[in-house]
Amino acid sequence: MRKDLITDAAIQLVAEQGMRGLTHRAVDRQAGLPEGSTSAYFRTRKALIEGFVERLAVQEQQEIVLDPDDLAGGIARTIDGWLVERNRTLARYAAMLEATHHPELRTILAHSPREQATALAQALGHEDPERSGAHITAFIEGLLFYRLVGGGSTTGPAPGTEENVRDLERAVEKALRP
Amino acid sequence: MRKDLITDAAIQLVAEQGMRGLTHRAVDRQAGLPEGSTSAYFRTRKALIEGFVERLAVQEQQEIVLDPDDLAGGIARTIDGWLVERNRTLARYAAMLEATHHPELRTILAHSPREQATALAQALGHEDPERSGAHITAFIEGLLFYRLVGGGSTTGPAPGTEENVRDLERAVEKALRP
DNA sequence: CACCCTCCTCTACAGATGTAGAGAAATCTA
DNA sequence: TAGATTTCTCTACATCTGTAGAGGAGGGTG
Repeated sequence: MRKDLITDAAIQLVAEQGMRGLTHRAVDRQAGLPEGSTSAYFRTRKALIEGFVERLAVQEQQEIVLDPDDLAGGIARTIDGWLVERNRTLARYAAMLEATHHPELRTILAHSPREQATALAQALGHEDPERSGAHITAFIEGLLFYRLVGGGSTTGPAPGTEENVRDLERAVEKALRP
Repeated sequence: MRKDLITDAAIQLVAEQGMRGLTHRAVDRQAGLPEGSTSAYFRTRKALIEGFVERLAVQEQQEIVLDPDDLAGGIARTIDGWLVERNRTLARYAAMLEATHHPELRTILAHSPREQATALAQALGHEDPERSGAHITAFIEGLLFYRLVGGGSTTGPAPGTEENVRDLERAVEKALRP
């Protein structure tokens, strides 16, 4: 579908050049489509942004299946996967920042691993599951961000390697402890 | 100094509208200066970006004085401070994302709480201080980001309140545990 | 005073950008 | 097959953006 081609190109662009690189014509070029195509599908820039963020949301629908016997491992592998899909994750962070002054995006991004995290904290016997769930979520976000664009992006083990997964797993284990 | 006036306006703009809002003329307007001023001080956009990022770095120079008797409390108060200075922190995140495809910024942002975190982990008796330091840093980053733009920005206690500091402190304590 | 130098304001311009609509091409329907 | 409808391509245009330079204001120095 042409629309997906366009939104995928938009994601790529945003990851590589930031929100500023996202223009109708740049998307046309990136997607290898004739000039005007993007503009026909997304008349306004706002629509274009919402379009690519929606696509992001769709693409990340599937994930985070947790094996109760290997919680930390599963989470670590998920984080590692996000690091491997670097561009998608970068685009998502750009979108989150954008959502700050573009509230419509917040709904689309909602993402909401909150209940999942709360349930997890409860299962692990934390006293205040709601709060602990939030802390766990924050920690996982932080691990991801730190490795993606923070200090850890130049120092840590390479994404996609077993070593990285093990390192992440150790960190996640600590975060999951009651 | 006029230059600081300009870079401060730039920070404000980036926080409110994202990197895309950062144009020479918009900075002129924001700063209440005649058109052309920003362009005179920062001829290229790249220079303008580096300028405001440098200003960010200067403004955050003072930070993180740790009282050994109240480590978690000190860190929690620091994080809370960053949340209160919302715009500055938002601009810093925008800059970090920008640094992904603009490596010169990385040097300016370097920020490097790495050694500090490693030393901290060592003092707390972690087995692998380097790794633990990285994890602690990641956790703190995550807590901040989560509260600033993530799910926690709509749910958590309000920044600048004692309740928030206490909540953060509890999270930090957990992160500091060996 | 005349001179110079720095700081600032204004104007210019080529190119990019958002947005719109006219019409061609492809696809569907009967 | 003929007509209707959707999908796409092209072109247009007002506005914004990056960048440059000409020249004025003002202040200090001799």
